[in-house]
Amino acid sequence: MKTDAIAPRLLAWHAKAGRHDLPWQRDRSPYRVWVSEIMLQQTQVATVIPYFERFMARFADVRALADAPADEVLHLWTGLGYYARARNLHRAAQIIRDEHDGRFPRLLDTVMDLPGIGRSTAGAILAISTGARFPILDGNVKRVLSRHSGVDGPIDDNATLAQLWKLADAHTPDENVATYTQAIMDLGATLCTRGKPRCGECPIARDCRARIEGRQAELPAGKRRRAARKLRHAVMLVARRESEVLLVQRPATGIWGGLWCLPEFSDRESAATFASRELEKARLADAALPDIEHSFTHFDLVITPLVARCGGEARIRDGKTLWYDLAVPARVGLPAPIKTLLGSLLERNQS
DNA sequence: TATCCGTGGTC
DNA sequence: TGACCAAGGAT
Repeated sequence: MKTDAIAPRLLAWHAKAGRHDLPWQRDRSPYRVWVSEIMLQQTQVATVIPYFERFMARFADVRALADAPADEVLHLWTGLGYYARARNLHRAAQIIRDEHDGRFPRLLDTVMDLPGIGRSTAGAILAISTGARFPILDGNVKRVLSRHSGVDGPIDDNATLAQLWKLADAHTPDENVATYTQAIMDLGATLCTRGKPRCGECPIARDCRARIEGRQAELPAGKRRRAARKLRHAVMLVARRESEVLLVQRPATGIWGGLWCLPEFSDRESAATFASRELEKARLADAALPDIEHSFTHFDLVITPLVARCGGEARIRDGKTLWYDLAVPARVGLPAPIKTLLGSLLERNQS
């Protein structure tokens, strides 16, 4: 091993300053590591922890997940975002059950064939759970390596990524791969952060090109971003009996895919047309609800509940419908703002 | 290949 | 307070 290798220093640093108590580090079975890696995609550790605990309490192994209804998987994902991850996780569990005899595969290409798992996630799962020598290249590793080697191409550029994968592979040691993988991610998450990196505590600062040249703030080079759009949708809160509201399942693709949402219309006028055709138009005098504003990266959503009472069934064309009982809520996937709205309705009902 | 997909935290 | 970001992958 070269004398300037970073792995020994990362391993020593990790032993005293790394994170060792995360829930998915207790039992590093491929299944648990897999679920954690999916949840952690584009999502911070502190956000993931309670979701991971609830998920494991309900789905202890691959078979329990594979046998569960998709609605229940999405229910446990409610509020975590990027819901395609949950749908892919569920499908992959069924593939493992049906085609791999319920055992998580050990070959990189086989793992990468599972939906929702790319090269980096596949490498992380196998490296952390089995110790096999596979490099990873997540956001933390990209930042650490681009700074350490002074890689200054745009971070989303193919040539830059190829360069970083080569570095990631070269730095991965032959032994202690699981700990090394955890160590380089911890370094990126806790010391080599995007803003104000703590180079004084960094074990590889002495040969870090970015630090030597004072370019920590420039690396890694940012990605191009597009302008945000502003969209508005009108939704309708349809209620019947004491505490039931109408939900419609969204298409499997697109935003909030497969989740249950309030009936949505392109504008307030078409929502009113729907109300007059299908429903009694009696607006609830005491049901004035605040508009819910929800911001995404690419657009702002303003939910303006137009409240209507319904005596019997209400049908939404081309959609599955569900009467959601606030008192005994169904275990289905809900978008975060809808979950918040239904929660406030439940409180109002109880008071 | 550029765009899409969520949410909560941070400054 | 609005812009930006965080353990990527699919299309």
